[in-house]
Amino acid sequence: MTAAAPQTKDQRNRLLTAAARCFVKSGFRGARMAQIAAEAQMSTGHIYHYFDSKEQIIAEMVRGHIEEKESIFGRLERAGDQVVDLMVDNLEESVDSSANPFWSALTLEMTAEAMRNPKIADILRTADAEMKARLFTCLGEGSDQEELATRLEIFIALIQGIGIRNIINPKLDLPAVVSIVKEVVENLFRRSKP
Amino acid sequence: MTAAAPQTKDQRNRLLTAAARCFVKSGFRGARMAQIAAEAQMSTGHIYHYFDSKEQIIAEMVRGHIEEKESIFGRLERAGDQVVDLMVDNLEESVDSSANPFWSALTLEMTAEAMRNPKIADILRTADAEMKARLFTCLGEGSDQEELATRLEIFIALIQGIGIRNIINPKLDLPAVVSIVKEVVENLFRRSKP
Amino acid sequence: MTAAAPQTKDQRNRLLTAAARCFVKSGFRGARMAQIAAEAQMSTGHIYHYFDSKEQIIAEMVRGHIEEKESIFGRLERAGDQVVDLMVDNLEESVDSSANPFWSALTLEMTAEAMRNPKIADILRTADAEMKARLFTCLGEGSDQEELATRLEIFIALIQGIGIRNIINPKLDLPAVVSIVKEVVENLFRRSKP
Amino acid sequence: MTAAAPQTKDQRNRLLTAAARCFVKSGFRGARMAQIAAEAQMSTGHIYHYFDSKEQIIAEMVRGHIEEKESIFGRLERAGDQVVDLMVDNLEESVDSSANPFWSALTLEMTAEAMRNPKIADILRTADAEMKARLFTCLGEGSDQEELATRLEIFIALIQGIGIRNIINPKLDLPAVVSIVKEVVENLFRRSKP
DNA sequence: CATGAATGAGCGTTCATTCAT
DNA sequence: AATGAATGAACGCTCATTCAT
Repeated sequence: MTAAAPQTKDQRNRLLTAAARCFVKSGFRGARMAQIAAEAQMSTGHIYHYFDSKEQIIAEMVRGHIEEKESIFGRLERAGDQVVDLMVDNLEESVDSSANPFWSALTLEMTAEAMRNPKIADILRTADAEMKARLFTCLGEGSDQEELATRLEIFIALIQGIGIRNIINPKLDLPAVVSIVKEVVENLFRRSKP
Repeated sequence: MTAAAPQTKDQRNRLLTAAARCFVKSGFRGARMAQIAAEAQMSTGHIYHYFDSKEQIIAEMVRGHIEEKESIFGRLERAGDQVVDLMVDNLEESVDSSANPFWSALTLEMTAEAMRNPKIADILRTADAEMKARLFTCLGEGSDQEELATRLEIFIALIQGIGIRNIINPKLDLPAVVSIVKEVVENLFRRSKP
Repeated sequence: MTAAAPQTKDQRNRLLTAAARCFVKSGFRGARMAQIAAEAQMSTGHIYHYFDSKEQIIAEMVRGHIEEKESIFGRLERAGDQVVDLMVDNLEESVDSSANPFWSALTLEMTAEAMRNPKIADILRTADAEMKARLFTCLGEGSDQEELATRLEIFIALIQGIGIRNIINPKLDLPAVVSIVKEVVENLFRRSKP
Repeated sequence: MTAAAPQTKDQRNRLLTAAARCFVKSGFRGARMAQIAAEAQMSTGHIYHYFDSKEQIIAEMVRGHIEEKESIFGRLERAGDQVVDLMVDNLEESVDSSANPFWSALTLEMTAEAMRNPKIADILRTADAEMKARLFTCLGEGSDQEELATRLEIFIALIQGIGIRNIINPKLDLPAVVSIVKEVVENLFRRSKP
């Protein structure tokens, strides 16, 4: 029985993955349910056994997407006072991931959707607030948390901004970008070392 | 006479402004012609006396939007060897403008649309390439233009990224952001001073 | 004053001629008021000083068109007992005129419109009945008017049918057609001559 | 099983039949998709599961209509040297069919549409050329094919012309027409009998 | 008399969603 | 669980008609 009937969770994930591909190709509004169904090799109507509406698919996909990002913050959380080193060491990966058209397109869609869809805005903001709260608990006593928060915002802005630049200018020389960004990050966070 | 017959150009601008408001509210795809017409206090059909299609409105609005940005690059162009000073001095204005939800939302829409609409992508990329070409002609002899280009990309990425962050986290402390970004920009461009 | 202000009748005729050209190009339904106005070198709105509606233009154009045809019947009427000779002699002209794409197209439009627009059907049928009535008063006493009517119907059907054939097969060899049609007409009407 | 799932082909035919009725009532341009849908007892949107566009419906209906006509030519083709006899024998049927307001209206619409829609013109002309080509291969050795072609054109023109006359003058006495047309056809084709 | 900007109902078409099977 | 035929509201766009000038 377990083998015969596909697991609800598997099907949902298959759908979510298919939807992400369609959203990148056509945007949240532009992606058609039929297109998502075809991508997931499923009939259109059957989607509604797993999701109530297109909006729910969007919401869950957004949630899933930021959970992945959360894992990056999780690693930072566990790095203790070597947070900065970890950030610098991971920069290549961070920039590459952010510049991956797939992820940057999704981030773009999500943010744009958040501007007009309060549900999506909530998901994004809640996740964002939680991530920062967690960083605050583990980050340096003795340092100005307000300022640290701002510096982190700038760091995130930079990484996401590079993803967007890469869409407009796909010739962007990523390795060159990474080496300069390392410099920036050092200057951003490594202020008080003797 | 001037009051009697509405000028074609005025009407087009009225429409473009109304469209921009609707695009920010609902996105390029989500904004309805009827909504734009209502916002411009005009009948739906009458829009088509001024524009051939919704797509043309989007394209012209995008063009107009980047022309405004071009003026910033124009100022840098005219700054001669004080480019960096000008950039730092203007940072407050740049960040505020980029963080204005209206403009950052439009930038977001434009970039997202460029991902799926080759016409919009063309407009964006052509303008982008031209702006950078102009900077290259006026910027530092004796400096590595390739690296300068990369540093500029990072600068633009940062400014745009802050705009996006401001959407997700509207509580962003912009003055604090500006003071730290000034530091980053100094470090990005003021390398060779003795 | 008479010279300064264009005569209403002239304007109407200009409009009617322009409309006919548009109707041939695009059909009654397909022709746009703006197209007719442009063809008549007049503003769209000004049409409504001369005609109440598009339908009225169609109706008057149909009326004018069949009045021209009526003149052919008029000539037959005046031909006395040489009707058949006149018909045969005029065949070349009749066929050429009927095969003129301009006129055959208009006839087509008119008949098609008559199928769904009772007003047009009335105009067509009234004119038709009148023409036949006039022929009856001048045509052969001593001949079976019922049968003559049928033969005339067949004659008209043939001439109009050739016009339509010429649309579908524009390579139609009209001179060859004329010579055979002469034969047919002789056989249709010249039965009882000794 | 057969009753449960409606066959695509059945639905298409249902739609085509409904469309034909609407086209006769309102013309190709005048018929509304909603009207066709109602006539086929189907929702508007569902039409688009079977046809890509209104134009495709028109094209397929035209094709189907001339295929039926082709069958008449097929019978003539198989009649060998008794073509003329068959034509005369079938005249009653031919005239009745041509005078059927439904078919003559469709023919009218088709021809009118061919004047402005190249696709429809192509369908009509291709079918026409093919039918004549087939007749040429089976018709009289020893006869002048050029002239025969012209006589056939005249025959077709006459039959179609009668259909149109019947629209303008529905009181047409068809039996009387048939008997005279028989005479015409005999004279048209039965020239060389000893 | 003349203009053309302005209107808005209505068109062909699309697509998220439902439901009989 | 799974299908895909079916729905119908809503979209972008058109165009006959009106009206201020």
